Amino acid sequence: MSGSPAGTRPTLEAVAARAGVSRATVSRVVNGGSGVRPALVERVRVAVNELGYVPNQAARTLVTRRHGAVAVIIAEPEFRIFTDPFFAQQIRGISRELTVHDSQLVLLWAEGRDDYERISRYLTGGHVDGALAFSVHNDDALPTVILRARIPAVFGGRPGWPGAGRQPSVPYVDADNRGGAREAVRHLVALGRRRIAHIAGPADQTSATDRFDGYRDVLLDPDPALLAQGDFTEAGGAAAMARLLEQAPDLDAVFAASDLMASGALRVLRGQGRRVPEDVALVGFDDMRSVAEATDPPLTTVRQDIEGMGHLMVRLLMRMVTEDTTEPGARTPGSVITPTELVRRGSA
Amino acid sequence: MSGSPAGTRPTLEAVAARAGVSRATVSRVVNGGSGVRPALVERVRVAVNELGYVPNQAARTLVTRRHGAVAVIIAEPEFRIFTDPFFAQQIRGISRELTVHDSQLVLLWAEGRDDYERISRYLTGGHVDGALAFSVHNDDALPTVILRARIPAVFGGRPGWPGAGRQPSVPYVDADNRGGAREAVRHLVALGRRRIAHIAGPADQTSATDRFDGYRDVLLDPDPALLAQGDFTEAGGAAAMARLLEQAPDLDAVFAASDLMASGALRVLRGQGRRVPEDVALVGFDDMRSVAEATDPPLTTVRQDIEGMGHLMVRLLMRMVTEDTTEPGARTPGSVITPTELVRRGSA
DNA sequence: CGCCCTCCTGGGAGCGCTCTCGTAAACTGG
DNA sequence: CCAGTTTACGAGAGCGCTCCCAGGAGGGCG
Repeated sequence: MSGSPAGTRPTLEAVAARAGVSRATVSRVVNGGSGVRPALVERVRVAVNELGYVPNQAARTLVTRRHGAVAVIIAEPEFRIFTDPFFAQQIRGISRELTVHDSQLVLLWAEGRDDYERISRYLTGGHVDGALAFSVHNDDALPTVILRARIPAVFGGRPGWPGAGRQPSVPYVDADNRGGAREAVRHLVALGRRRIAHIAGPADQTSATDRFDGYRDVLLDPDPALLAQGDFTEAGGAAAMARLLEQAPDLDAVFAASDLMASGALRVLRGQGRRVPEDVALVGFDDMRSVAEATDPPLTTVRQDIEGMGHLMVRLLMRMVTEDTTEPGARTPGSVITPTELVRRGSA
Repeated sequence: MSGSPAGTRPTLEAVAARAGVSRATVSRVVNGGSGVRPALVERVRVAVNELGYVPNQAARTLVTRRHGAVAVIIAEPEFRIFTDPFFAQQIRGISRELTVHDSQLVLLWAEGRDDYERISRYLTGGHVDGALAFSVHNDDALPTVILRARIPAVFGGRPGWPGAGRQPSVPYVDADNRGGAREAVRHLVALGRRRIAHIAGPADQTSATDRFDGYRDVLLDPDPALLAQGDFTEAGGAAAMARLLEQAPDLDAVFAASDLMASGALRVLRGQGRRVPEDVALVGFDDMRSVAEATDPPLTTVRQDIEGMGHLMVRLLMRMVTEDTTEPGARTPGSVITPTELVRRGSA
């Protein structure tokens, strides 16, 4: 860690001189050391350590055209998403998997349309090997922006597209929202419930509509009085529940599209003297621990492997990067739907 | 945006050829255009647009030794911090200010000692111009790791140091925890309260100890029965409050070192039939909106400009970067303490 | 009208690395 | 023991950019 004059970092050249070999050999050793005599490898290693040599990433990138970095784009008109445990967990999964691939996470935070311009430039400028993005609302321009940058990209959650039709095929990783919802509703049916209501999420988010679709897969043609819409928040869930109780006082079960909404619903149900699960069985979605386990009774809900989804996003992206899917004629890898799992607790 | 052969990005050379000038001139135009005849500037601009030229950051970095990127290091044994609105806000402030400085945010997430090794290598490897870090616990090795990397760095929150003594001077940005606490307690005194208890945060976090110090600044030699320690969580605050009520049933005010703890305390107070603020006045710290405004009564608390602190961290760092404080003899800029403000709501 | 000074512009070196290619050395087998 | 392989290593080009320096054009002044 010493030996280098203060201020200047040692270069390959310096290491080569010290080890009495050529630059090329040092480079080979530093990058895996295959095809170099063990004795030489050792000599180079020693020199590297003595000088405290660390490769200059910029020089490397210049010739390899690989950056060892991936952009994670947070489009976030609502600041909320960042404090959402769901999102944090996904980022953590991404971060962990990137470490495995020796890549860094460059966080791009978009707060408005102007930022999209900036981000587009950044992506095009060749700073990163690829991009990971989260699509929130259907009318969000982000997917388009990223696609235009012609850089490998993977989405978290199935992106919706502004305008109908022309849905470009972009790889994404999503939980099996629809299947999970089906399982949740089937569970309620198996419990003997007949009047199963649904508190849906915002209609412009695919996760919400997919869950709604799963509900309808099982219940086919549900009574409109059994439907209410929330906004994925606790308060929204409470309001929706209140509406439902008016529209359909005879309901005996509720499937809420998120745990947060379920907890709001639970609050209202108890407020109106309905026992859970005796009078009304309740199922949430997400298995957001801090919520689902904290309620009384704890929430039966649909678990998704959030961190695993983060891992998958990175693996998918890395495959695209190494296969260079920006080449004309290259086909992008398919998307991945991760399984969900019904977690039975006390509420249903 | 067209005109370049698919796959290859146009280089400076290509733009120069197109505009009929030299590489050097194009470079000058791209970097501000001073010292170039307006007519030429225009010609180059046109060529840049026609070719869709974007500078190659790696090549640039190689010669300028500037990366246009800053590492943000999250040391986080407890995952919690990421979901903490406090932290999210600070990151947002950082992100915004970095945009102003045309720099990117590289997120480094450390989950354990092994990661420190990785991070140390990364920082030393010359990938970023500087580092922003958050010190959480006093026994955290992160400050040491960063300091050893000899890279400009600014801390969020006054870092504590493992072991006593030898406190290296490292610039940080922190709220005036002590002053804010003083103000909070003085407010309670002004209200005529005489038995003012304190729920402190963890003793190994400077933000907690500083607030405690502020409390003692005003109350000088407080009755030990008026002191309890929490862990900055709601549950911890509740537990501490319960203890306080046993130790000192005659207390007439509580200053909690965080809003979350205050809300826990509030719950216990009401549970035991104490009216807030009539019987017991309560003041929190942080002005974490989602908590302080949601309680009943809303919390009187000490506000800190969290996002502003993020901005300041970046500005401080950028100054260090441009002045190259790693040069021997350079003095690091001083730290900044941002003011706090008492926000009066219903609880005191 | 010539000289000097200023202002622009281009040539060229060089940042630190990878990678191709050529050659020397080591090995194989008949 | 030598021709033919295989393997190990070094020389050198070049990635795309910035920046120093030299030189040319033009303007001001004696």
